[in-house]
Amino acid sequence: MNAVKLTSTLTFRLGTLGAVLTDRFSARLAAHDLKPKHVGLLAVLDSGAAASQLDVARIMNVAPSLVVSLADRLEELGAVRRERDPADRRRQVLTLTAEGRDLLAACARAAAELDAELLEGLDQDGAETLRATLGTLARRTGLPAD
Amino acid sequence: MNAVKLTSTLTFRLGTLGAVLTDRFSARLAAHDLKPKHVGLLAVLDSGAAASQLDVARIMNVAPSLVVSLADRLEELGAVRRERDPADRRRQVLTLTAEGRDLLAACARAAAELDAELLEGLDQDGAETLRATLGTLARRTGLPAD
DNA sequence: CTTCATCATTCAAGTCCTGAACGATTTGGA
DNA sequence: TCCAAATCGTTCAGGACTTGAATGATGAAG
Repeated sequence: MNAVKLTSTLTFRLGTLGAVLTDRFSARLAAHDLKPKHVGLLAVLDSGAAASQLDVARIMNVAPSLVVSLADRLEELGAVRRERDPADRRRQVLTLTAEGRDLLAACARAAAELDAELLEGLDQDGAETLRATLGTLARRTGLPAD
Repeated sequence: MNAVKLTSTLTFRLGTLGAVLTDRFSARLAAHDLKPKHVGLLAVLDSGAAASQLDVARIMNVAPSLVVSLADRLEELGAVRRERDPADRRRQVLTLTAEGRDLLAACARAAAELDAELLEGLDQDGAETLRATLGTLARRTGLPAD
């Protein structure tokens, strides 16, 4: 019958693991009063893939209205600048400020520390393979991956 | 400076990928009127690791009160049986029924289908390595992994 | 047998997110 | 040129999900 064990499916494992890691990341971010999605938004801007808030919403897979509140908070922190696009005054163009770049770097460092903690004891080779494979999957899933 | 790119950290990648996959799984489960956590509970029972609701709560990393409502729903579906432990009448012992096992199997199959979709085009070897590595990480994280 | 801990349950509250409604702006025809 | 429809951002009410505190039942220790 080819019985499948739920816990060994990628769907389930990535889901549960992802939830735990997101929680940990969230805890680290508490110091900055940020949520993972705020940092995700910074990363989208840093990648240069986005311009308008709607672009960001599509890339992040969230409702446009959520981007509004995320951007509100980040603007308040001075991490992003919000300007009307002169060519189309309906669009709000978000750009990363120097502070925003620093903030993103700090958060990326925090994530890297969590990575190290997670991978402790794992062989270096396996870690690199994992990173690469996940990158491929992220791309195939339409997620920002580099 | 060793600048770290956020999107290439496992923390971020596993987090975002996990969220997407959980959404997809959730969509599949809608047919059964179940959420991923319901299925997670079934899996915990199937593993034989748990007995009381509190055990389940600890394993799943959720509040005991949440287990109550999850179990309510599953009992209503006839997927689990709920009995007071004769040796300690405070404890509610959850056990999988035959229907519960079938339901879990169906959900595991759905997850496996999503896996196939996700891995389409990926080399078989990489997929198996990925599965194994994630299993290791799950174990190191205190998550149910076989 | 009294006191304290443990387990399940209920319930109110908090967080996070979405979708509908609105105003401002742009676009594509009549 | 002018108007109808589409697009973008924003606000806001509501829904889904989860937790923590309060309660009652049961058990354990002295």
